[in-house]
Amino acid sequence: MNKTYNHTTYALLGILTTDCRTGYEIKQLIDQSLNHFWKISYGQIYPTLKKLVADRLATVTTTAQDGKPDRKEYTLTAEGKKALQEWLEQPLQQIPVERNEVILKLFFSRHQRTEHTLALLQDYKQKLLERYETYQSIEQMIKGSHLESADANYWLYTLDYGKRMTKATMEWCEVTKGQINQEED
Amino acid sequence: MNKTYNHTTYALLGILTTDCRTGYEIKQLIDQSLNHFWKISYGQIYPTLKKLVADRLATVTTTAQDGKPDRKEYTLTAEGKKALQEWLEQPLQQIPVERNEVILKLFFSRHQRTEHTLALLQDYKQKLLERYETYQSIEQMIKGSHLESADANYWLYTLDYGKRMTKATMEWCEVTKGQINQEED
DNA sequence: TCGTTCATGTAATAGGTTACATGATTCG
DNA sequence: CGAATCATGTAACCTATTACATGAACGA
Repeated sequence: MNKTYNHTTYALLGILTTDCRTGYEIKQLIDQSLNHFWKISYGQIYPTLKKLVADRLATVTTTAQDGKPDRKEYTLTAEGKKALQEWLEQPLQQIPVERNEVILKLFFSRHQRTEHTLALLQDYKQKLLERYETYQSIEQMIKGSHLESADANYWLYTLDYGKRMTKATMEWCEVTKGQINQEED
Repeated sequence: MNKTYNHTTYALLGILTTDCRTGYEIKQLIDQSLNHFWKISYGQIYPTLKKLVADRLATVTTTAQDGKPDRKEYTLTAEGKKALQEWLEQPLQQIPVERNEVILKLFFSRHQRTEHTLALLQDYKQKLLERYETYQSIEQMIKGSHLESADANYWLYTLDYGKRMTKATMEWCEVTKGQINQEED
């Protein structure tokens, strides 16, 4: 009998268990704390929040504010919490394919000058390094100031995932550059 | 003045440099050789091939076959090759966010029984292991029989990427399970 | 006979981004 | 004085999946 929803809906249900209450706050949390494995745009957030209310998974409280638009605070209902629970309990059906533009380019790089391919990999590695450093500073922030938060450990696990993926990809870039150089001889 | 296209279009341009000529063959190549970093459905392939011809990036040759539908072979034009080249030369604008459902669930797993979270990670690790073994057998096949192909080295680099990502993720699963177990005490 | 392979394609739907509109406040 | 932050939302568009339709040949 229970409807199933898309990932975006479950992401919002999950975020509403933290102290984010409005569409704006949700967007901020995602951009700051989930950006290494999730993203979402306002064009999805606001319609999805409306739908949560229509399906009784959440309730809204509208507060008038002068100057600003009404502030709409969303709160999970028991039904909403249950829907989240059920989704959390379901194992992954299948590992989704992550589309990777760099790998796609590399796949066709026989038709490319070697130096261009090397530059592609070098540039990718550089961007990954910046990302890695961002993760490390976020980690320090959480470890420093957020230890009181009940979510903190889980946040750190996901951050660790981001760091490991980034690091493994950088290593692959380096190894592959080496192999391409050898080929050239 | 040059149009830009979406990734799917460039993927098709790239594949047309191999000896895949029809929509059907393209789909097969993707499912067999690019499935660790790319996928595509017929619903995209056929309309995109049409568009390639409309934009003069490719030409079609239609061969009547009795019983079967006409076989349509696509060939890149000089313009098509140029478009592919230009895309290959462009560095990545920004690392895209890969949405990962398991990580999303873990992020909210404070609201979940510990054993369920452990089961989620265990199940994920198991699926990753199967994938890893698939990659290894593909690698053996390429190393054994496809060494004559000029593309083979590049295929192996992308496979190596898939293997490294899979392995790093399995390691992360194991480490995280250990940390969650420690927390429980 | 039934499932798979070959081989094309479309229509409906879902999922997601971007650009736009509005408008006050606060900080440099 | 201009940019950023707070705060909402919609419409147009792009991207992608799924289900469907057609139909012959071939092997188990």
